[in-house]
Amino acid sequence: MPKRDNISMSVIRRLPRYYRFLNQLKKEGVTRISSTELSAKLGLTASQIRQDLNCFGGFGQQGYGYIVEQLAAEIGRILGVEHNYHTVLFGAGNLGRAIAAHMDFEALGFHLIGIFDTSPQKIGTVIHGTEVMDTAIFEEFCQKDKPEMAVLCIPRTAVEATVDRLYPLGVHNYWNFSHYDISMKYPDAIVENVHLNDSLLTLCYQISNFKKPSAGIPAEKSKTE
Amino acid sequence: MPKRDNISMSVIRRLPRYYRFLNQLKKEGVTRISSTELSAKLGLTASQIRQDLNCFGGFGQQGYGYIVEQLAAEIGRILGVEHNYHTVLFGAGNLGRAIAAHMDFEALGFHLIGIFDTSPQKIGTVIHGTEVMDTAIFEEFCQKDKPEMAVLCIPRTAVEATVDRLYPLGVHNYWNFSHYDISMKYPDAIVENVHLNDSLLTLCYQISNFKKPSAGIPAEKSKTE
DNA sequence: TAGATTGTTAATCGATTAACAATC
DNA sequence: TAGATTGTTAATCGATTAACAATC
Repeated sequence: MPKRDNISMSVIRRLPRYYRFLNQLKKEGVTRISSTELSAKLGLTASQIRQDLNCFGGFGQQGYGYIVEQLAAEIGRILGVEHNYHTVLFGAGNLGRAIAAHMDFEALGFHLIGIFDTSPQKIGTVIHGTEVMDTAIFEEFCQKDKPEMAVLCIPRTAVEATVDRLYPLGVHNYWNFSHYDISMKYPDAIVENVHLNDSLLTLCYQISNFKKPSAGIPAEKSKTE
Repeated sequence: MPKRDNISMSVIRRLPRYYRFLNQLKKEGVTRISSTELSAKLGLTASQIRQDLNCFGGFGQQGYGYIVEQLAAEIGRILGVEHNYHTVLFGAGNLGRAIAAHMDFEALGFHLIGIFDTSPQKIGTVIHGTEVMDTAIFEEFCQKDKPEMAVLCIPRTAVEATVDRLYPLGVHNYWNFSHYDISMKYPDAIVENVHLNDSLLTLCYQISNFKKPSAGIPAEKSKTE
């Protein structure tokens, strides 16, 4: 059934929103929804929603609509939320600590198994139940537990050296909060960037030019419709 | 000269990247650059860069290219980095504290003048030089210093009530870290969303489906090229 | 069956790329 | 002047929307 092959990023970036909304509806006890009802709630066209969903299969029923619980489960499976990819976080500064404490990694397909930093003051502390370890022992750590993804909350200048070390150890997936462009040197790495500065500057532009934004980026994004 | 009128979000979201890169080049002492050189460094086409810049005016010189310092200054002006919009931050939790401490608001067109929270333990503390005040005194605070933008690091459930309060006080611009959709109720508000959950789920999809991302969101966002 | 709503194809719209004349 | 590179128009490509036949 899954026809997923050349799904465009535009479609992929809408999936988390669908997933979130459907889970919300499920929680509210809604069992059934049509693409038209969904479109009103999301501010998209019904056509686009049906088009998007049909990239992955026919989840609806003609004349009836979609079963909320079933559709949520399907999208969850498409996103891969059940994988619990073993994850490490580099950089226990303000941002790293906030991300470690704030994100519900478990619900989003990941499992945070370790935090790494170079600062002696931070090593040994515990953030939201996860220990901060010395970056120096990372190779050793990898032997007992193979991480697959790394959250990078380190300064721009430290990213290249860090990725040079992690990539050969099998960590090929990155959630990157710096502005260093990992894909340039490692084109096969899967990288999702969160560029907070760019997001803020985009807002500045919009304010300065009295312009309404339109749907955008994840970490990043806006709405007009 | 400025022809800016119906600039698409695709173009706007690339401006911060141009700005960052040009400032980097300036720091490295590069005085002159062609669209072709820029395109190689950014992983875009030269055509797109010229097309983008010409939305705002002709900043280059035929046969020569662009003067780095001048172009950086022009883009800075377009983005509005000199405005220093008075900004308040709501929510001094993990994320709010990290954002307050981590972001260089001054360099990005904003000036953080106050942090607000409801928790007595947080009120009175100082984060990165800015005082945490009781949300209850916000109206009073507005009288002495009119904030124009609010960073929202509060829970989803608290956003509607907060915006209902801020909007009538003249705060119409939001940098929103929650998943509450402000634009639905306030279509005239300028909102830039940072959806960390969506960003992480997008990464999960990409890992699960062995797919490379492509340019995205700022907060948004990812890169392939 | 009649009504509703999907899945899917076709039409439109917008964004990116290519080409080239203008000009430094 | 010759060479280079922009600004800009035209061509291509992709994403969104509209329409409708299939079908529950």
